[in-house]
Amino acid sequence: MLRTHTCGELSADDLNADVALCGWVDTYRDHGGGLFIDLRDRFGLTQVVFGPDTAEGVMQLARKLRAETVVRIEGRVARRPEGNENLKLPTGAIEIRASTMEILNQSLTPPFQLDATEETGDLAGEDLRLKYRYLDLRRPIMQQTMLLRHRMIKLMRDYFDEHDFIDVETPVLGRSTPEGARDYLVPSRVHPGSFYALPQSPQLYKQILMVAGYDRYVQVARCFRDEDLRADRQPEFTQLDVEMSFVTADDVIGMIDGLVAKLAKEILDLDVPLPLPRMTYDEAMERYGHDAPDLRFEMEIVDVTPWAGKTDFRVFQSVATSGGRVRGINAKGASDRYSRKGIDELTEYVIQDFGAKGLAWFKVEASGNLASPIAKNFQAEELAEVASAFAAQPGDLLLLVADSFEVSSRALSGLRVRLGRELELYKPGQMHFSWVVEFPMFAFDEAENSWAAMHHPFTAPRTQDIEQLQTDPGACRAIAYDLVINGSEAGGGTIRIHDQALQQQVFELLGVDEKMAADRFGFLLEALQYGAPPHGGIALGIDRWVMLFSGLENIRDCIAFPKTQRASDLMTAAPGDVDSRQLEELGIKIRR
RNA sequence: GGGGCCGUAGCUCAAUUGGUUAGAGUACCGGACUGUCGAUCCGGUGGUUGCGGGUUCGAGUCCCGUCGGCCUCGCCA
Repeated sequence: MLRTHTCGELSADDLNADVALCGWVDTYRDHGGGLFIDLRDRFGLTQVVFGPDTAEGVMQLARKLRAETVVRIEGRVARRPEGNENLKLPTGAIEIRASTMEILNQSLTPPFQLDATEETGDLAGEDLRLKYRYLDLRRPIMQQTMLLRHRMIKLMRDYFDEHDFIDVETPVLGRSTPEGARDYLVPSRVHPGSFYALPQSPQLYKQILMVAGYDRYVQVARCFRDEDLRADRQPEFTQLDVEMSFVTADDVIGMIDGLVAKLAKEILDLDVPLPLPRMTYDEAMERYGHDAPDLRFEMEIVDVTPWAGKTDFRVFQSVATSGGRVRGINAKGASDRYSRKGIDELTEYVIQDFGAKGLAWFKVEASGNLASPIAKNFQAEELAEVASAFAAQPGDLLLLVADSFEVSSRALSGLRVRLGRELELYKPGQMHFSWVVEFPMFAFDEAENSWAAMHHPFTAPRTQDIEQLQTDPGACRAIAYDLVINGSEAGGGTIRIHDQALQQQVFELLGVDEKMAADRFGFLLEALQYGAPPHGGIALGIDRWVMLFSGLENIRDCIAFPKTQRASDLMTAAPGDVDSRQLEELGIKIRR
């Protein structure tokens, strides 16, 4: 080793030790006669002093130091003079009196300053940081996040190891499947015109492993989906993939409950009571308008459709009597927080983003009266009735959407999340874990005029719903469960179909005919006939877990080398052109 | 595919209603300084206002297009 210690470990216990440190020059402070540098490595900062005792040659070299120069320093650990300790640094009681110094490597002047932070408002733009990701990753906050990620994955692996899971790797080059997200395709050279697909998840392989008798499988698996990106969505992401044999949904959920509690304790020092709360999908949609509700705060949706149907207010009445819903939320005490202009913004929001036709609102005055431009359309007793439905108190702001169940759900859920944030209805660092269960098996795809699997086509229906597969697919509920953290889907899984006939039946319903099923999933259907055990599992979004556990607001900050919103890597400039010879070998012609 | 925000010095930002020579902090370069820790002080370099076009006597500012980044709806089993 070129060093005896890291830059984070020396303290007053090491006084007078002769040490060698290596690292990057974080900052330098040249006082003429004396010169200080903060030497940085992954482990911390240590102050190095060059003074009157320093040899002239070393002093001259030290004056050349600039940010990010890589040096090796030998010296003696000394206590800092009384009153000059730096309480902000773990190493702040001591400093290194440098005797020799070697410049291991120079650095160009960095294109942005690494000591900038989000807090001081001078942090370089994200595009620049992504282009020079190796510099960005030197910043302490980034290193802390990568370390946290490492610790979380280590805890996950240890946890599943302790519970008899075995880690099995599955292929990245696989077969394109018809359902689900767009695939990333990889052309085959040996089979011109044929393509591999990168896995959207190792779903089929892990089921096959259950058939193979591996009983409990776990993998930290890279997954790929060629869909548009979001703040919490990357085209390439990492799942903690799990599958278990001879289990019920409760067994899988219980296993993950234990993992949640362990990580919350170890990472956040939080005691999470188990079992985690559960609610059904239908309940989540009714009460929160979303299948992954943020339960850090209340603000439940109130349905006043029957009331609306009785009123003479045309907008409400027509929706209520034609199968739609009139629902709303009560933003408690928020009446003063939203001016007419503020409410206009909320209105614009639900119209633009969720296709609502408008937003009705009432401000609850001190007298208890409801003030609103539409108030004149209602009888006094009607207003009193709706106020009571929302348990309205003076100062509250009621926001109502009249629309289909779907639109009102989306709009009110969006409003709820936005208000929760704007009104600070939860504290930074507050965490809420819960399950949403019993998802519908199928969603009707209007565009395709057919049923589509809500989760994936291998999901088992609840036993009591099997008969309805034929009669009323929309009413079938799946043995499915999503883990929700702070309003984010942090994982999802199902009990799988282990019966070939039932699987065949589901494929038929999804419009996957026998020939296509045999072609794409033949191996699975065949495997199910060779003694497949009942099995089920779950996949957790590791990037999102890291994001949520570290309180970060975007997933790119949790990934060492992420892609931009247009799925580019600004550092490597991927995706890029390829040699025409490569294309020829693959039998590919580019159409421009 | 749709909606929105943004792009000015290496970096972070400012620039009145469209008005004269586009500024500040920081970084960088030079100098001073023995206890700093966002060191301080003095001086200096640094600009095709993303790119292309248009309107105008005049465009960083207005319009159109385009490229890039971010947020979002759709999409994401």
